[in-house]
Amino acid sequence: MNGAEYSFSEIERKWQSRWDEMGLFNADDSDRREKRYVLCMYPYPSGVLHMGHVINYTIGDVVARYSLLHGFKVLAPMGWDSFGLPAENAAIRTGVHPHRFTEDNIHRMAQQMRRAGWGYDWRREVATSHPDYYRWTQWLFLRFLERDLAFRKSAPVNWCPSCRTVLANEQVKDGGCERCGTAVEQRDMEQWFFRMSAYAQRLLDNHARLEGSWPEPVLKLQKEWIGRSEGARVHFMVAETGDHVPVFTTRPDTLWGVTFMSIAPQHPLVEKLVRGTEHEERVMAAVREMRAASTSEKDIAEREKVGVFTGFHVVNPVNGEQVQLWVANFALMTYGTGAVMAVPAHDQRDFEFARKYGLEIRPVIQSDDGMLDAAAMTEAYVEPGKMVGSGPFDGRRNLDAMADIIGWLADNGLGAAEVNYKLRDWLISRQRYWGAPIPVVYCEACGIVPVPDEDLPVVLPTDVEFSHGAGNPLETSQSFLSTSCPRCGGRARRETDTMDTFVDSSWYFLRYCDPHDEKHVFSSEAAHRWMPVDQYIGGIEHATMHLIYARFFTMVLHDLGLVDFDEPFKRLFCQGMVCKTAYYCPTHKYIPESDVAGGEREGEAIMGGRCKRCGADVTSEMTKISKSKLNIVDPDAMMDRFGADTVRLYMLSDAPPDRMQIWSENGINGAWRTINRLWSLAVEGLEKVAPLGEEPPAVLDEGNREIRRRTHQAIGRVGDAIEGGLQFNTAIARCNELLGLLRARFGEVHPAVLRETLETILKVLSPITPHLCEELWERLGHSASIFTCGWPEADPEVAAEEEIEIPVQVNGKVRARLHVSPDISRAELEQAALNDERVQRYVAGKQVVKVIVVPGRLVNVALKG
RNA sequence: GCCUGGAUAGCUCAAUUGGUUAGAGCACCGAGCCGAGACCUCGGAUGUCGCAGGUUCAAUUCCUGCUCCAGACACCA
Repeated sequence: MNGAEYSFSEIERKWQSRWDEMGLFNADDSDRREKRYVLCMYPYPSGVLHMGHVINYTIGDVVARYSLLHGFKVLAPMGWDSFGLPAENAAIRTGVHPHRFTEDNIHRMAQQMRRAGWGYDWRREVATSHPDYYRWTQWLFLRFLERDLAFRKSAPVNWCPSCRTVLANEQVKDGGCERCGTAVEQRDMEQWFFRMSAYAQRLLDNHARLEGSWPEPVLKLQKEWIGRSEGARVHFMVAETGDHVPVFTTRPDTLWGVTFMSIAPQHPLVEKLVRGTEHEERVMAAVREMRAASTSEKDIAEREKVGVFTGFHVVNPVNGEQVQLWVANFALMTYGTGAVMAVPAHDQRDFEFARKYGLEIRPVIQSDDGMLDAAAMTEAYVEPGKMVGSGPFDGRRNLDAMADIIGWLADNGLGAAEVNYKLRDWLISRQRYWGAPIPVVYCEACGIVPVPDEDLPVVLPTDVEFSHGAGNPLETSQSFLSTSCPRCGGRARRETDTMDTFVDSSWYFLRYCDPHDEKHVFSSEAAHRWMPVDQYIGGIEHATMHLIYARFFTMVLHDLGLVDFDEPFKRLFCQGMVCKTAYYCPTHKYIPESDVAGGEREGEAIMGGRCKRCGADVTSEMTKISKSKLNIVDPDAMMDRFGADTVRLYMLSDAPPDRMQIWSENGINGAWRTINRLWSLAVEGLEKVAPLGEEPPAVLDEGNREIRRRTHQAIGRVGDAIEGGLQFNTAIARCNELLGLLRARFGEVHPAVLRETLETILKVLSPITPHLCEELWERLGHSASIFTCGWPEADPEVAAEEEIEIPVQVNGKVRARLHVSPDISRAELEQAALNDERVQRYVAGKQVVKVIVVPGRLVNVALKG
């Protein structure tokens, strides 16, 4: 059977415009059916679709179409995270204004998206860089400000002296600016923050409601990020001056083992203490060096512990002892109180520090295996044990005593129970042009004054200069900078900081519900109608950024009375990375596969090849598709060659979608063949198929009964595969099996059975390969779109097996097979097995000890001897 | 270092609550088609279910230990 090749380009275009015309993906507010909100994380409009988008948005489209087939009204919107650095960098490089650069990219990417067959309600498209969007971002900022959830404070930040802007931690590479390479400095600057730390406990508590619906690793990452820890605040005091130095500790049981104290280089007390003393020069020099070091997480982790003795001492409140006060680079001003009691015997950090600087190590928790000897210890002892040298608590088990110790501290006015979180307040200030301006002005008389709601949006000015190293372009706009105070009318200066783009993306899913509202950020009715998102789909890299910010925003909006829920995303799915073999030559670094000569193909990789340019041995690795590894695959080129349906099918057919996907030439070819096999079988079937509406007859031969049986089984199994965790690969495998059976039985298939089977395959496959299935559906005589015709119903009677084979084991070895009805009783099955002559041959003359009967499965006869 | 996944055919993955002969796609081999090749169609072979113990009539599946791989976190007191 060799039909004409499937000509995807016309057919895909045809159906894309057909779906547009019929408004298949238009989400209707007045629709009374039950809703499904299917959302994919919107992209930054880079102008080029990459494979990560392809898998993400294909999964979303399949879920949306599957929901349509199940009769839901579906909201599947798309938009643009269109503020951000790349547009501004392009402006500096090429002189093209960020607005134009962004609009061009949006246009180009939207074209690519349509072409992939992803269905969206484009009437609801939003772009965060449009004034009618960022107006409401600013409006929300003002609500945060009113509630004291937005505030200014001084904070240490990464500062690039060449670009004259702050950088996010992820924009710092190896201690330098990712753009110009200049060494990044740490500076204290006044910045805007959102008070996210106030929501730490709630963010944590709500996890209980997300369990089971969110990937477990995401919840775990968030939990670690929030980092709740329980302990006590303990009041230390500087011996020489009487200054109070509270500390936070999770180990009050080790208070009697404190031998020194570490304090953060940024701690204000340091300067206060040493000023004008003999220690000032020495201490402040060391402090300046510590402060100048990079604040990037990675650098901090790898940095050696260093410190300097301040010359001062603190009094340990539990025993009145005086211990040395040290400035240490690992003490963080942003956690706890900025000061740490040091217990080298029972904390690894303190242990290393004490060994380096020759400070005392004093064990106060004894292991059950014997006494700890401070001089012989090679690492801190952190296991539980018995308290010693600990005043009133001597002899107690440390873990059991913990609560009593905290109670004792409180009773004696030495401290109190305290809970701390790692989660910080969210720094939202950026000294950048291409972001939503923070809507406040600085008045010479009134100070910080919010821009009134009716004056929003604060629009980005156009009279700005973009040049490298000039800092924030907004500061070059006189029209923007100088304004009048809304309160007193006097001279005022506008805030030139813009908001982190994560602010924009913390509420975009709400704007989709009511995208054109000019009076409100969104109407409560619209939010109530569509929210929360039923299925959210995106990369796991957003686990602790976007997904925490969006949850925080939703909670605040709930508290403001704008929405009646406080979790935005009911179910979350994180797709896997798309990977491909990359090749590495010692002289030329990463090289494209086309530059690998010789070698042998082993699986996906060419092993033992040489570099075409220099002849050196080439190594290979399987890694995420990226420009820098020269292993990219261009989705557009693939769609040119194979069409959207083939690319979609391939992306979903190989591995479960939350795992790594491997891109290979063979794989995409295989998907293309599958598409063509289905096409040619269906086209051939058109000549034979029963007329529209004809049901299979009641009486059929065994061959046709089996086809029907497998068809009706496939409906359930495909549905289960998709509902039970978006296992598209197994759904596709079920379809392949059915297709294989139909092909093998094509000669004797009854025309009505053929119609039923073909239509079923098309239906269940249509979310994955929509164009192909629509076309064949139409050719089978249907006038309505396949997506409006409902999911097929499986008839349990047709799907039921008529006869099953039961193996009979004698002492664990299969000796016979019985063909029986699936609903045979246990006793009947046992009798049938024992009566079987082949079984009797083995049983003859021996004693039957036990007969294990598993209905529907097997019979095992255990013999003695 | 810690946590979470994973280890099944040459490759990527499946396999109801433990139960028959462990299945798909790709790759491979053979045949058909063809002037030949490619495409296509049909057919075929292939498994110490990571290792070692344990529980059981029965373990790829459950339990324990170990090995290897991947990813995330990593001075938070």
